[in-house]
Amino acid sequence: MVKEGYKEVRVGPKTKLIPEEWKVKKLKKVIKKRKGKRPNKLFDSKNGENSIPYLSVNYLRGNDFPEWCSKNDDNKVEVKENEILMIWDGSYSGNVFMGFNGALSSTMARLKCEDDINNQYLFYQLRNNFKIFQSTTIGTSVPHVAGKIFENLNIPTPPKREQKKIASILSSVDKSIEKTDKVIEETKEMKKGLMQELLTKGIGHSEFKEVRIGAKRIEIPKHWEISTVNELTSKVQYGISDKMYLEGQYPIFRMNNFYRGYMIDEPMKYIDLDDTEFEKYKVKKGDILFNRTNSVDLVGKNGIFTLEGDYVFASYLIRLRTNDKCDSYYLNYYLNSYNAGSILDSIATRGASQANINAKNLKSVDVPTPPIQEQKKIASILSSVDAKIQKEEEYKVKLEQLKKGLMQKLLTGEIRVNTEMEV
DNA sequence: GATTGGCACAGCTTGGGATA
DNA sequence: TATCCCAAGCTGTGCCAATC
Repeated sequence: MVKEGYKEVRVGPKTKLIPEEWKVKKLKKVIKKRKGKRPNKLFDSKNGENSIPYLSVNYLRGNDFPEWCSKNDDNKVEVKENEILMIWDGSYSGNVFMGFNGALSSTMARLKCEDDINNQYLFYQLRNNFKIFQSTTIGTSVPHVAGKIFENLNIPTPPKREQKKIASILSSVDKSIEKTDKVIEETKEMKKGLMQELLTKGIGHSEFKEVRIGAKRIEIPKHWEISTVNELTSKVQYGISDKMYLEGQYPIFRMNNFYRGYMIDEPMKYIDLDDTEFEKYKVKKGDILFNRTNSVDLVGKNGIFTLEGDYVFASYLIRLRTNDKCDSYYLNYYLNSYNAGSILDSIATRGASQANINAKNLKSVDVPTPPIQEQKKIASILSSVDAKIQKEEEYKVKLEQLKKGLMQKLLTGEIRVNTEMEV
């Protein structure tokens, strides 16, 4: 029994209910698709007004700075801010983006809308159907969006005024998400500056002395000391060198459990241990775990353990447990700071495409050391900034959930919008 | 025998380019 | 112009020789 005023239509592998007066159009009837092409020449930096960014997958995903190409490059396929682009090949195939000006890479496609469909409405429809494209990709080594399935996808199409209103509502949630993102980024920047200030100048000092930390000379408060990691720790220990499994007795921390200076329990692997071994490698609250082997960029990452429950750690991590001279949060913040980062970078031994920092070298790293009470104050200030970042990140997750729910309901007409109101 | 330290290697991702 | 194979680079993991 179909709900009154609604009809059943097939969208990808599923049947959906949409309002009777909505039309259904095949994607190929409402867009013109053009695959990207690698420009003839790419540049590392912008060359005045004559350059446009090269939109690689990594750049779109926010993992990389853009390369640039000339506006006059014959090979480029250009996309404008109000056009939709879709990752066509590779692991992220099916993902869509809007709001970029630039030249497309060969693994992407530009989607231009015909007049009777609102491009932002179509963007949200494609985003809502991302899983269809992802689950229908073809190709043996590299997945691709399946062209036929893409072209023949049915798009529920309300009157244009309603499309515009739906796009406007979803876009306003997107703007709130962007605003929250900006607050998070600004708070992270503020934390960087605060760390630099507090970890070298301390709180309320007027007299300073010059000291050597690594290759640099810096000023620290007159009564602070310089200690090595060895002098501030009671335990520096390698983890377990055994195979891990998807299921098992104890969760084991690996190099992908670091997040913003903390250990997180996602994703986990597991290991079975007898009681003696477990006690030996059990992570305690306040323990700092340090990534000793990886690429040059990732070696030296560290995080403090603050979770409840029983965890152990892998052989490519080193555990640091502070003694009574040192607050573990303070040491963790210091090891995550810019100054410590450059020291760790200088002591890392470079192998074939990998770098290592062994426990002996880690123990020799110098740490500016205030009295323990001041260490705790500094750590407390930085923790409060971390708490603000976490609060904003949680708010962002809520907004994303709200958007997901609205997309489901608005894009199928389950909730109708009032088109009499201004959009 | 236990611990440390380095790296080989598997698996994954990206982008270039050959081919249809 | 689209598809998809392949090489290169990167990341994560487990192994094993060296050292204690």
